[in-house]
Amino acid sequence: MTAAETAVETIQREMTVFARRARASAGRMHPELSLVSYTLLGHLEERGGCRATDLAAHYALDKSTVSRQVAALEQAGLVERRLDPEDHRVQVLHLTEAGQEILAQVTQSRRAAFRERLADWPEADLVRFAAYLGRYNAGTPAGSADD
Amino acid sequence: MTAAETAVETIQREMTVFARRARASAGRMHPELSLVSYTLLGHLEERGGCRATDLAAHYALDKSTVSRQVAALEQAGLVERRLDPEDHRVQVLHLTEAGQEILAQVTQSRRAAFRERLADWPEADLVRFAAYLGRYNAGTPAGSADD
DNA sequence: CCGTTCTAGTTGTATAGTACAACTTGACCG
DNA sequence: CGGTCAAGTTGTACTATACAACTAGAACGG
Repeated sequence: MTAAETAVETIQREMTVFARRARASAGRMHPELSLVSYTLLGHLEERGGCRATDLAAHYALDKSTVSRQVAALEQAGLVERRLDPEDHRVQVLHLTEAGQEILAQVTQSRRAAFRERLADWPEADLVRFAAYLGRYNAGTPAGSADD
Repeated sequence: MTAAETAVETIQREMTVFARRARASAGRMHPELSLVSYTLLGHLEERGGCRATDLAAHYALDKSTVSRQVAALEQAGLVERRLDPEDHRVQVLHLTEAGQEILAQVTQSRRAAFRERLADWPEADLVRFAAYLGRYNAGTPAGSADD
């Protein structure tokens, strides 16, 4: 086996390990906001309002899944829905103030955790690792073999 | 923000993206074997037989979860349990022939998917990326901030 | 040697996240 | 208009998971 093949297998194995653990630990870290909710809130923050359908398409989730997630987030007071005056089928989703706060807080705690874990990495390695991850995910058309 | 801090944030974001997608796509790739089952089977293959408790500890899963997973795998004829003659509380788990076959087949298809996705990466990058992932996961004492 | 305590595993119950299918409401097009 | 398309919701089902209560077997200490 070539070095490249060995490397591919390692990547596969390590990504699998990582994937298996991710959600559970995210939940443990901040029980108030699941990984999905966090992601959706983050998206809303970035875009400053978007439709449920966009979220579904962007994250390769079923619209019913998004619908329920959004319902829960609204229930929790983290997002609000505004009826699009142009098209009454559409609800434009916005973060509430509480949503922004929680998002910031969770982002903060996640960032701290990552920082701690990566604390003893040389900067050059961090930069390269970040680039690799970006390249890896970019090669993934939201729904293929991304485990 | 320093370059290192930026890199840490990118790593965090990309890992999150990856984590969110992983399970679903694994399921799509080979519906016959979930990510968890695959991992457990792989472990069994590596060790050539181990106890359910070891699996639970190693993967930070509840013993009840492992118990049900194993039950399903046994039902499917992929593993078999042998009562430890030394200690009748213990069931030593072994892959069956069918289990080995399916495991090999899924490993094959997963490997192919990864290979394809990483096809245009230079070998040096693959090797470094693999090393980074290994280091990252190794820094994770099975239950901390590994998302 | 027997009772207490520990360990392995199972089972009951609950929850989250997810998908698919059926439906409702509103828009758009000819 | 009327048919078709798009956005969301709701019903239903399944998987992975955890926690708690339980059973069965082992081990240790008086």
